[in-house]
Amino acid sequence: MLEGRWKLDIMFQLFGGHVRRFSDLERAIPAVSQKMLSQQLRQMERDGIVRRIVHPQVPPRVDYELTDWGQSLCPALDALLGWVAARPEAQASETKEPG
Amino acid sequence: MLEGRWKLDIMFQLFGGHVRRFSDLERAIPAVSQKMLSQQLRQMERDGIVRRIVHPQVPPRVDYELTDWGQSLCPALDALLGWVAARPEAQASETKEPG
DNA sequence: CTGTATCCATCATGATACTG
DNA sequence: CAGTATCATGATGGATACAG
Repeated sequence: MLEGRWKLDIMFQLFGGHVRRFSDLERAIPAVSQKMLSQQLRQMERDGIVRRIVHPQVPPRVDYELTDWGQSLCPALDALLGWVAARPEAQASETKEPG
Repeated sequence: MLEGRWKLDIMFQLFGGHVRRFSDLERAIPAVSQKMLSQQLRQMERDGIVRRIVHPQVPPRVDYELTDWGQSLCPALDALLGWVAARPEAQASETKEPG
């Protein structure tokens, strides 16, 4: 229950202390729907991974950023990415190069 | 497409160079169905994470073990586990203690 | 024992419309 | 802009039966 295909995309947008508005994330992750973006952000907020900052103004503005704990996922994620990059098949065809 | 709730459970059974039979894994992961166990093992084999060893005998016997690449996931997974264990809420209530 | 095939229930997600 | 509500759909996984 409660999956999350988009959480990783969201985190990548937020890593490095970046602050992004809802519409920023929408544009940066074109394949995600408003519903999913909103839902995953709420879950991540509940899980203490992202912080939601509402600016009381009109039109409304909401910023999202990683919490310290969320930021601290970076090394583990890098380790994972390194593992993926080190897979045996990577020797032969990691990128599709012309020719 | 092609999710995997059980791959982690399978890997934990196989880490440390352990060799397990299909029925071993079934018993070790009670909540998994034959269908899922078989399917996830096939995917992991295709992905180069596990090696499938068929013993030509009757009754049939099939062993599974991690490939070197599969084993090499261990450090990254530990990093992830460490991150989970380090979450802020862990301070207050990591386990449900009576009273 | 070690699977595969089939049917079925559930859930995650997308599309769309609507709101403040 | 930043969402929420609702409906429709396909993926995902469980149960069961069957097979070598």
